[in-house]
Amino acid sequence: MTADSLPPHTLMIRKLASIFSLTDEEQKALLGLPIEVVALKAGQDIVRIGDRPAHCCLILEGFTCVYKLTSEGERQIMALHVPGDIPDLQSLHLKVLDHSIAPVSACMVGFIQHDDLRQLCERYPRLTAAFWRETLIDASIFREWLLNNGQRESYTRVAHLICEFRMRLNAVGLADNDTFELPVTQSELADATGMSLVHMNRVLQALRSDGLIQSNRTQITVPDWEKLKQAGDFDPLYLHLEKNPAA
Amino acid sequence: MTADSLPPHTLMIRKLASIFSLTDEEQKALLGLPIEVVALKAGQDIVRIGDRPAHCCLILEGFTCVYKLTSEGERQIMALHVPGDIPDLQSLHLKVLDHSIAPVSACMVGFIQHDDLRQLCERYPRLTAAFWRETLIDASIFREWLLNNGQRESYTRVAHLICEFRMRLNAVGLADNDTFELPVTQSELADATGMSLVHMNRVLQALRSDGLIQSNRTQITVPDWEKLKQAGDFDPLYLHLEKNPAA
DNA sequence: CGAATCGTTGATGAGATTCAATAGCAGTGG
DNA sequence: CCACTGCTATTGAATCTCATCAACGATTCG
Repeated sequence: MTADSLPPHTLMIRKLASIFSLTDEEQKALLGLPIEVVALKAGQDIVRIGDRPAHCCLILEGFTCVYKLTSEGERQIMALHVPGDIPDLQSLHLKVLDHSIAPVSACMVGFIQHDDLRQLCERYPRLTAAFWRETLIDASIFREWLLNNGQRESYTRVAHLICEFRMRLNAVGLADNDTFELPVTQSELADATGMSLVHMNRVLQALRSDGLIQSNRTQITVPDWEKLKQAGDFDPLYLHLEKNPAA
Repeated sequence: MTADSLPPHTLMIRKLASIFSLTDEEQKALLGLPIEVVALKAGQDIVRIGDRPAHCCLILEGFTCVYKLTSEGERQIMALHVPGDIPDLQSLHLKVLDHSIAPVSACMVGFIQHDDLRQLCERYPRLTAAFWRETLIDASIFREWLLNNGQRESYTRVAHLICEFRMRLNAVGLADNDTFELPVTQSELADATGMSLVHMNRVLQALRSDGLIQSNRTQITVPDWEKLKQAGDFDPLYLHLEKNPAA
């Protein structure tokens, strides 16, 4: 997907620019950000709750999840991030991390030093606004997940989640023809929706047999977008994907 | 609680200053913000999903809730805000509101124009950071609610929520001797935790009979804080209440 | 003193969890 | 190339938490 010849900043810039008009100078400044690229396997934490990181982490390839554990060891996945996202951008202003982040598939991430980001924000106040806005959209997605997990029945809930992925991957150009990679296990989907693994499996089967999705291992096809949207009670307003003219 | 002689900005400033050192000049600048004070009854929305407000709303007295409805009409309360909070600070950078806000008790709110806030932020970049940080803490609370509602059983879940209120009200000086006002109906608590009203009622009874809380109508007493904390699997890390030296 | 809202209680059933076992599909190393 | 290992997906059965329905006190307020 991400051509190797492109700089690692590409998707981040594309995403910022898609909702927030950036000047050439601002784009150039972003491209100047030093990024340390690292490859990671699923299972090893990128950062951990309680850490005080000095850098942020930009997803280049693969998916990551934000999660926490209860004292009983139950895992809740609060967010799944896709290429172009910065899952811990908040650590710029919250010293102690209140959650962990781990890859859900093998992935490439780029580390950006807080100091570099801060200097950038000082020089380009509109980039401050753009980054702030990114964290606000994250928060909006948390709210929608609260609604989804708290009030919608499991069938609708899972449909909604798939709708969200489809929209978000589309926004960064990672979904073609209503088909997209979703390298997330059923166990992870279950922990994201507050359902048991067994139940998630059965709901996915129901969605398949109703013709709302087709899926092999890591790929999902949505034959009828309107139908899935309706089944998932999905309104993309909360993703705030429309262009926002300068603040 | 809030003495009438104090300017409406008092709690907001106290809250910002408690986690973020403010210079005298910055405090003075905050005090200069024009605020339009309005009294509201429970039940009437302050702002509504889809709105494009030109101002933010500062809670002066009483509680408000952030909520959304599913297409079935089920309400999820995503957040409860207490005096000193600005529940829609995000509208500064997200034009279209993705949720509604309503008082849960009679309350006083102060409206602050976006333009005034923006000018303030331009002049005092550290205030930008402070406000940004406020929105990040909101997001952190959303994450904890996702964990709480998704993974903890109802008894623990409710205990956790009460712990959170106790800490947050303490932080703005609205809890004395482990007793505090909680003008929130059981129906609202149920919608905040994704439980049914009937079940919420029974869990509260269980908490009372276990001696973890005492409550008459709108007031809650926590006789043994450590015990409640343990029952609620509560770790205040996510509230980010410790002081953050300048960014 | 109605009217409305909130809190409480009992009975019943559905949705979801848990336990347990099996099947499928990598990747690894001999 | 194949046995071995580990992870993911699938299935069935038993159980339980929690929601729903319906009714009845209790409290507040105009």
